[in-house]
Amino acid sequence: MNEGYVKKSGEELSIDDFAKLAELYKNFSDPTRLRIIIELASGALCVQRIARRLGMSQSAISHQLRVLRGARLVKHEKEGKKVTYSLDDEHVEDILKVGIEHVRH
Amino acid sequence: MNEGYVKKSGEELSIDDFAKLAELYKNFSDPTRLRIIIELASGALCVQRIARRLGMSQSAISHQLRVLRGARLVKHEKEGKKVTYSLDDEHVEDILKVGIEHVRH
DNA sequence: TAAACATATGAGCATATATTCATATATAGT
DNA sequence: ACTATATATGAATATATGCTCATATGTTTA
Repeated sequence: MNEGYVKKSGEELSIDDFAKLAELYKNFSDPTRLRIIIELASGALCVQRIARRLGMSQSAISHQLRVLRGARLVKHEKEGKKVTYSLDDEHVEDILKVGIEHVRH
Repeated sequence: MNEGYVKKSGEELSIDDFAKLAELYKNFSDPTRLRIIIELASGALCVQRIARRLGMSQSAISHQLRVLRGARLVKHEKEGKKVTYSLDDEHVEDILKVGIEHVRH
């Protein structure tokens, strides 16, 4: 049995760390946000384009992008009347990779 | 920019896959469940022991273990009146590792 | 058998979440 | 200036979630 990789790799996690960690995973715990992230993994997209690809309302997507923005998982850039979103965290894809492998068995 | 690791590594994810993936991450989106998992990463524990370590009620822990059981992330074994829980998924620690690194910067 | 201990679970409640709808703001084109 | 387009956001609502409390079930010990 593992002797605890958490302690091995540094200090213990504080209660606050657990809250932050949970907060991080919460971003991936909704299908819509996941789909947005996966779309952005292939390249930057503007809001309506994401909405169209996902077959969802502009508002719903905008609300979720706000969440992802708050978590600093995506960044945005204004280009005229459009706002282009892209991934803004090197770890995002690493985190997803393991999960996707898991789902695929 | 990445050309899409999702497509690279196999077929596309279906809507159902996204639901499953979200469901997987949901398990890690709560501090209590995260703490339980981290505790179990160091070895098997019975319910009350987890409860005492986390300073939470037996009921609260039992409810969360039920969730983790449903997700097949933990397994349980009855030993007399105690029930011992342990991790039951090779991917669990891999998923957590990336997240923990992220939280630690 | 009775009492103590360990766990599981249903009901209830407070809070969080995801979406829709309406609307505000800003930019571009006519 | 007017209209169309793109995005953001507050309010409302329906649903999900996490915990407590009470209690049921099962096991060990006196």
